[in-house]
Amino acid sequence: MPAARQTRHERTAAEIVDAAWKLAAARGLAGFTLRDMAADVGMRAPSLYSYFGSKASIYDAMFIEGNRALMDRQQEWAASDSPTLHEAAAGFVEFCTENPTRYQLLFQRVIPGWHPSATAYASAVEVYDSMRARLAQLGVREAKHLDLWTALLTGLTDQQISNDPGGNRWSQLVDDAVDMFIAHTQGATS
Amino acid sequence: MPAARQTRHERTAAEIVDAAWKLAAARGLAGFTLRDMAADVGMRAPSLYSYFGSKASIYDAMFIEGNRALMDRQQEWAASDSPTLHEAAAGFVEFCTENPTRYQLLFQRVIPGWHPSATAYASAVEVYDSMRARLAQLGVREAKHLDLWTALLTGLTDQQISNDPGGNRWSQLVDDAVDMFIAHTQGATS
DNA sequence: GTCTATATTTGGATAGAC
DNA sequence: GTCTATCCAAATATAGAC
Repeated sequence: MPAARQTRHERTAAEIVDAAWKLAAARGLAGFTLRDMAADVGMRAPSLYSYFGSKASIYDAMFIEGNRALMDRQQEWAASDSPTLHEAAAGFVEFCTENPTRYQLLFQRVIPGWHPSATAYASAVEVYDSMRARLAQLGVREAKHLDLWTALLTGLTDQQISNDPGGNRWSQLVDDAVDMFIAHTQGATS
Repeated sequence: MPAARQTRHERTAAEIVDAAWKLAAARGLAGFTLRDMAADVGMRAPSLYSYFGSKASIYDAMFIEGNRALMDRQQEWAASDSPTLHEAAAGFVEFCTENPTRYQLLFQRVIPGWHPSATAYASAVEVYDSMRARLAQLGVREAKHLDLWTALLTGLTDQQISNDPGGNRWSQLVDDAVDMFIAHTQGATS
């Protein structure tokens, strides 16, 4: 099997995961079935088992893909000429709010009975470590400040998604919130 | 039927709701069944239908009870000699983190297919209006500051519940976060 | 009001032919 | 690899006796 290009099998597996994302966005992460996914890719439910061993393993694939996307996004921000805390914050909140379903999968536990497998969870740890290193470069080094930072951004994100989906009532407050954060922490971190 | 005291029927209904809370805490809001609840109160599943028309209506009862508890708590804080923003914040985060299941029921939408009924939702609106009035008394009057306030508190709560359940890694930051908030908003609100 | 028995639906997963 | 057919389990809800 050539490693360089995607095999047919891998392409089909990716199609199934795409269908899962689409259905999750429409009906919620726990609101679709194997039959639904199969129908979306023109198959019957049992055929999915040629690609995934269980429904949980499909969630795993989505979880890994979501973390991969966040890692990619972070690297885009890092490539900016002079990355700032404001950009990092706006980027994170945008990443989360542009796909609330993905946010729920990555950061909340809303699927009854499902938890990411060990290998899937490792992808989340990788992302967090990368984010921590990046924040350190931008001057946020104290553990408490990092915790306050994550609380501030996830709080804005949660409110935005829960109470104004599709709008910008809370996401528009990101710059203001970062100003507040900087004013509060600069004496201790810079 | 005497209105003053609780009837036997009402007591049994309350027992069922208590069992639901207990099971939700142990297995998640969507992780228990009518059979489980019934067993917990020494009944069989069909008997619950003498008290509630559906499982959804039991969630409704829990939702209303949770909002009732939050309203009661707010009134306790208001009775303080000189209520402060710090006390309001600490009280809210404590209320949420002392019962993560209740927080999820009241503020997130984690039960597939369930939404609070119109009458249940009204209890949530009542609580929010009360909180808004109270915050106004404490000097938080601008809409944007109120939104920032809710984001800050729910962010700390979410992080605490999701990433350090039972601990105080984020809840200990409440005072610090309120200081930050006050420093940022006092020029505009006081 | 509570029970047993059962209807009904749903959905994950498997067997085996092709 | 995909299908049809089916299993199996779970869970809400209803019927009707007591």
